[in-house]
Amino acid sequence: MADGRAHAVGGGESLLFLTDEQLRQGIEAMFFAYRGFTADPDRILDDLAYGRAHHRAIHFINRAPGTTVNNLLNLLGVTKQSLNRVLRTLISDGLVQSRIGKNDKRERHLYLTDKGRELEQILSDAQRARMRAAYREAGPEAVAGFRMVLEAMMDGEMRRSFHRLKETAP
Amino acid sequence: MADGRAHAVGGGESLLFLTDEQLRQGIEAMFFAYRGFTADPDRILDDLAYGRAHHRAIHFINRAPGTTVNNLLNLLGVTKQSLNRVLRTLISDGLVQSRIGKNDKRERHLYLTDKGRELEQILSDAQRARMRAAYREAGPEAVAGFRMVLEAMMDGEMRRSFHRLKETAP
DNA sequence: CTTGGAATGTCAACAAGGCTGACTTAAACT
DNA sequence: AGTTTAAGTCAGCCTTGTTGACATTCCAAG
Repeated sequence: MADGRAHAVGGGESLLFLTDEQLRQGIEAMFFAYRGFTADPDRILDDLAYGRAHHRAIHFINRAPGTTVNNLLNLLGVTKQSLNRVLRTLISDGLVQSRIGKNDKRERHLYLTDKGRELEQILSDAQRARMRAAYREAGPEAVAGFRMVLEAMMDGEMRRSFHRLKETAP
Repeated sequence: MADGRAHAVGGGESLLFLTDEQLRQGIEAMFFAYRGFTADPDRILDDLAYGRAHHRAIHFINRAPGTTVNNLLNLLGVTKQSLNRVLRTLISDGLVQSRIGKNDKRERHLYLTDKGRELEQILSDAQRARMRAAYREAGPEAVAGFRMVLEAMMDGEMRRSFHRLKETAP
């Protein structure tokens, strides 16, 4: 918890004394927490013969309906071949619909079907439940700090994606 | 389950309104941040024909020298067969040494060699640098909150491992 | 003491999901 | 008309997860 060994110095601005040991604990916390973060959806996906890759695709299609394949590629940070494998199964299983672009007919716009939205709901309910529990346990100020550190940890490119997503669905 | 309504947080002056949208942003932040978190070590490992699994093994062997394979298994949360493959290459490359247990000869105790410690240093330097930068940018209070939320997100089992590690190397 | 079961570690084989490279198709741009 | 771009496909590779089968070692009950 909050013994954090991060000391404010002086009245105004503060210095952070960051020993290697403290940073290492942050690293380990990140590792263990991410395991928890993915554990619940993973269990659900296992029973459906889907994997984490399917979850991520479903998540972002739901988040940005009508997104193009290229756009999704950038969000996920994988190759199109990798994404395509996943997308193909989702489309043929009737969870995702791919529509040819109106303006630019080369593009494919991706949407969840009702069935896809149903699975998305189940997965994100599970993940949100854990998130909510963690947020409640830690309290509102901790949550603000959590978000700040996470954002500072992203690469610039991802940070921009992150904000773009926030704006599209406020 | 999740109706995404407001939840009161006990003891404080403030209420935590956790809409599904806010939770979803937390989820996405976690996803993007984890990518950043692993990006630097991944680049280094690529050049050495190692992967993230090798990094994790090296990290925890460094952290808990003399740990047994079984112990490491629990920390990493993979099967012994999976770990063994990684361990075999690390041993044959001379980064890790495996000593037969004195009391129980079934056990193998694991140690980094000088060469292993050298790589560990390079990897954790890179990862700590990003962590340090993020901590600096976010500030000490944010860091305390970050740690609290991460810990609350872990499964109980991992939380215990996390604390056990903290105690062994304070 | 012996023997059977539990713990520990190893080997083999398979699957998911990353990757690269080469190529096609269709549409858009110049 | 020729080039570029978006998307998709096929083939093949690598890492890292999984099970199953098996060897070794220890320990405790008979």
